[in-house]
Amino acid sequence: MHEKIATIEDVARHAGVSIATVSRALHKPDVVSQTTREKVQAAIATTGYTANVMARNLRLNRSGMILLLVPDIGNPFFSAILSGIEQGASKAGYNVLIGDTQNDPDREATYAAYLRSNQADAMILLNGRLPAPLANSPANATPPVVIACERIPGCGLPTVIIDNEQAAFEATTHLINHGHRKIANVAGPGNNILTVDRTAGYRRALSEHGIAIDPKLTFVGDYSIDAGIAAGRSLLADPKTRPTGLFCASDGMAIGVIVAAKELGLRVPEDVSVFGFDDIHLAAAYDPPLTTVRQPRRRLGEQAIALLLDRLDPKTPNKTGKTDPVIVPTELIIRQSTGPCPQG
Amino acid sequence: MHEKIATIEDVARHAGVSIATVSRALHKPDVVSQTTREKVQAAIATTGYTANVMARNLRLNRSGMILLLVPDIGNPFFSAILSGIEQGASKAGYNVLIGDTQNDPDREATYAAYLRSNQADAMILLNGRLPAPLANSPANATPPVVIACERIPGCGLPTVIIDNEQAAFEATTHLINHGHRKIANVAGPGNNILTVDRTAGYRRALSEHGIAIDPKLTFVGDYSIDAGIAAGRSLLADPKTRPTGLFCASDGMAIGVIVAAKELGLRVPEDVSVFGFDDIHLAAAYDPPLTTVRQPRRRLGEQAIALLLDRLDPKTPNKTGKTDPVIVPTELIIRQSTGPCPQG
DNA sequence: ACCTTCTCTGTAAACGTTTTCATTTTTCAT
DNA sequence: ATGAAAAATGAAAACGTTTACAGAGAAGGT
Repeated sequence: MHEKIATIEDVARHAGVSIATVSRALHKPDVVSQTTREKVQAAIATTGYTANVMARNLRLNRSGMILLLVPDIGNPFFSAILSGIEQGASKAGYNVLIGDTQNDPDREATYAAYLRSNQADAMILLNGRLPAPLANSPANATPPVVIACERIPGCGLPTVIIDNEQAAFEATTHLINHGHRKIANVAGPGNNILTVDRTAGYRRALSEHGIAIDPKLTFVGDYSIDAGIAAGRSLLADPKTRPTGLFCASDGMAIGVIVAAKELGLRVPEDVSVFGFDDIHLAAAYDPPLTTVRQPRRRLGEQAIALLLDRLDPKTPNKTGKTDPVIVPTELIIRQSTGPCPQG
Repeated sequence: MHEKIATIEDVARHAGVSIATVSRALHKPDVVSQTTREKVQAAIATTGYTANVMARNLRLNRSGMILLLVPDIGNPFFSAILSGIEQGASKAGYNVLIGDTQNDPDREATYAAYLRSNQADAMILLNGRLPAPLANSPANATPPVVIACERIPGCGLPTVIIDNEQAAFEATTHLINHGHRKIANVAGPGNNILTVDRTAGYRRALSEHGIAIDPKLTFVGDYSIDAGIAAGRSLLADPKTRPTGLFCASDGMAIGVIVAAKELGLRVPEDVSVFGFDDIHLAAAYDPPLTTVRQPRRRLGEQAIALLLDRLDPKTPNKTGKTDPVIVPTELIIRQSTGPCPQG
């Protein structure tokens, strides 16, 4: 028994005009006369008309949706990015549809099909992998897709990232400048492009200062606190081989390392220095406050949506030309989890 | 120069049948003969056809979208809830459209209009306020909306919440049972229903143990770390009036309180006990690990979407009958930020 | 052989818009 | 007053589906 919803035809009848006129009164008001415009307004008011977006979109062959593919929407890391995207999209009259892929290629493919089936006008990828249907598409076709966070080498799509290599380089260099020589790398999963880039930066810093790379000082984690705890226990247990500084690929792992260090009776930063990555919300309130690399996550989202809207805008048809990735700057946030290398 | 996308008509032509048959082959395969079904399948394969969801939805008068109204999608608190909702919705063939209202009534109203304009089939409200168009709707009409997290008294809509009063009662009682008598309430914003309920539970615990309520021991914050720091500085500075236990309405504020306590040279829990609320991801890794009330956030989302899907399911037309709110259970997580009341 | 029933398929209407094109009305210079 | 140009409007097609209805064969019982 749903109350019947008013259509454009009802409005037309009330106003005593044709539906074409109603449509025009709404979308090109300047082309319809003052008086009829008012009649239409009145009719809309009395009928409580709201345009059926579905019909409108069918006619216009658009959806007004931007599909956001995220590996895990439950991960708070993405919420700030999401927020930046949502705001920009909403300002431009787009809605954001979230696709939680859970790293499942099937789900990625399903969502990517939304582009073809007109359920979405464009897509933003946060998950570091090209969905199968996209990867197979002809090379010259450039779908309205932008990549954020995790670059996809060689895909030629617009991308916005931070310079992971450089950030890792700077963080590691900071430790070196404070006298540390035995510096561990608490890394992310090995197949991850972030890991590749950050580890490269870590190594470059060591190399440039003539420090040999000790493979035993690398721990492969998964960004989680638990991984950090495991890393700390494994790397810090033996006083003989113990590093004095640890560069961690996430604040979560850095916190885990600190937990493990405290377990072992080590003080941070007096005995070991711990460098994080991300600058999560709680980093400043941790004990000790975390030295870390700030990722401007909201900014990342804003840039991604800006890039996409630019590609979507018919007025700027620079759809060709592989653009260089947009790099949003990171910042070293020096707090109290790092300090000078202890003597001896 | 977008490659033309195949429509159902192309498929029909390739298969040498009518479009009606193609449609039937897809949606009621049993009513079409074996041979033609295979022809259609083949035609779909060669054309690469994907149904235009927009057209389909227009015809069926549905959108397949569930609108999720969130006050701030950038707040990680919501990400786990969101994840639960997304999963349930996706399993039932719905998509989730997020509406970040930023607590702006205009934006709320705009999004709520999506229901009328067929852009969304249903809505989940996490923002504790009924959008204006809904509030004004006739009482008998029950739109497909469910409330989660923050109940809206008297709105009669299906709701899923935790029992904030009881949880606060239990937390406060825990402090009392450990000998604390001067217990502060670090509360949320005053107009918030969560604050009302939690403060009620806090007061009931004190009353039931014959402890007078000291208005000076209440601090009104906004759930943030900074508010917690301010609360700690204000409540803990004076040794004469200092409470020995603090019940905080969020883990963020609890952490802030601990930061302030450490500033003042106080030890947690030896000098002051701090009770949090939420059990955020980092609570266990904080120093000291946070005693807190665990909110099953993902569960909250799952229940909300389940409730909604039930209302949406035509097979269960129990749309009438104001149901009682679904209460998902909380759990006291006792860690090390609370302890016995210090002597003296 | 014929009627009935059943299975399968096609025709066409409908969903609610936007927009092209043609037509009507108005304006305004002559 | 007349005609031309300009402004405003309406009729109808189109967007890509689903589905009610009807029609065509095929099967089967008499």
